Amino acid sequence: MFPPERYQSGMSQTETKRYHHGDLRNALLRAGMEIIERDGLARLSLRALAAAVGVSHTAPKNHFGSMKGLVTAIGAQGFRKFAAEMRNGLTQASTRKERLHAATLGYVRFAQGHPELFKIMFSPDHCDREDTAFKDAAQESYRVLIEISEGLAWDKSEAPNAQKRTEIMLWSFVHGYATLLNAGRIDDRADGAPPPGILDIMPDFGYLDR
Amino acid sequence: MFPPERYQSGMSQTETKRYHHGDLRNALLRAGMEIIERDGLARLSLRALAAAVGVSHTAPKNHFGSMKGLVTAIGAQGFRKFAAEMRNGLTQASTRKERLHAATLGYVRFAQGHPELFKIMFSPDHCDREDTAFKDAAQESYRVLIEISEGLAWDKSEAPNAQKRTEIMLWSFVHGYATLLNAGRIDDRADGAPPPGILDIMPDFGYLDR
DNA sequence: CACTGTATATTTCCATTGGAAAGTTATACG
DNA sequence: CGTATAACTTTCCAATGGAAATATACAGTG
Repeated sequence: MFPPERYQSGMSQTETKRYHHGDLRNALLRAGMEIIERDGLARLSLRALAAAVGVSHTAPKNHFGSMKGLVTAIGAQGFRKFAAEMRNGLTQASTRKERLHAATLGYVRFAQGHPELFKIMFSPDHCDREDTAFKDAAQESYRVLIEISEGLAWDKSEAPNAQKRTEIMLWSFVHGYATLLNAGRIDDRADGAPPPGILDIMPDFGYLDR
Repeated sequence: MFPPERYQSGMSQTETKRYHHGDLRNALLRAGMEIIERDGLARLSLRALAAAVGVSHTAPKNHFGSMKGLVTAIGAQGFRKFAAEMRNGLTQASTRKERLHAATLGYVRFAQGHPELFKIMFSPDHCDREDTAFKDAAQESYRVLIEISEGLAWDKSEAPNAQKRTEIMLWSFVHGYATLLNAGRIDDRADGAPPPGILDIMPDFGYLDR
């Protein structure tokens, strides 16, 4: 952070400290996200966070209730970034296959670029899945998956939930790859060769022409 | 636990407490596993664990070094059970397809039956992946995956790592499914219908006749 | 403007936790 | 028998999340 410890937005450095922060909720979210992305969730404490923003360690409770509430809010932000990352590049893709590949690469790219955040987002231990904002943000991401798999012809059966099966099949595959990669379970095969990229092992989903 | 709190194996109840436990390492492993499976990792504390076994809260340090060392040892045990679960039923399978399905079902069954343990086993935050015993146990599980995917003809290319691609493809798929299922991400689709089983969405891997 | 309720933030206090350090007891081995 | 070492205990500490009571700012309302 640029101005040292107890600086607060809108407060000149000579000016005496304000009682009200003014934008504490957002400041906590930003600082919390920063700590998580840089040092990992294990290093995030309410006290360190509060200190970074210049408030007492119980101040976050007003806005987030508890540690879990804070992390849930950060996780929700994560899901919004996640959806954006997947949608990014989707516009330039013209064919269904290109769109599938773009979204898939976005999924993995986000997971690798934000490993701690990614982990938190999918961990019910850390995020409250009943939280409305969180649910909405997660749904926003899931919608991308739905849109992508709508064009796929992988499951040709007539059963009513064929579409759903396709979604879960695709999701399982991509999510598993990203998770194993982040857990260091893929790249440490003995031969030292680089691990296959996700497109190298993508199952053939087939594409509807319509 | 049957005999109350401070009982130690081989100690009659009237007898005064022994200084040396005798089999502390295994007792801690068993009690730790029990707590994790029943109450989750979050509820496991060195103090509670030590109390359950009847020793001081610093006693575990002699055998495991730290909390992470203890959890790593439990994770290793998990991987051994995991391999056994996958191999179980494998013997009765005659065809390659049956073997694939049996192992896959074993993977998911273990994950669902031991959600906390499964989570820990694949979390570098909780298990030390450099630990020798842990690595060996994990490898034991991975070997099952290798054996299974050796019979698959999914990746027909001649490239030298085609076999490896098949393994990772299969692993990603199964692991993703199990992970998402345990995270409650699959079964809570709106329509209330039961989620597809893993065999319902298994990609077609094809089988070598040899 | 004064008054008051409510949101925001602080201070103080507490139980719990993992671990470090030093001391105690048993065991193994010469 | 005696001594090194392994196995445990006791004591101490800093860090953490949170509860409770208090202080400060602010937004309406009369």
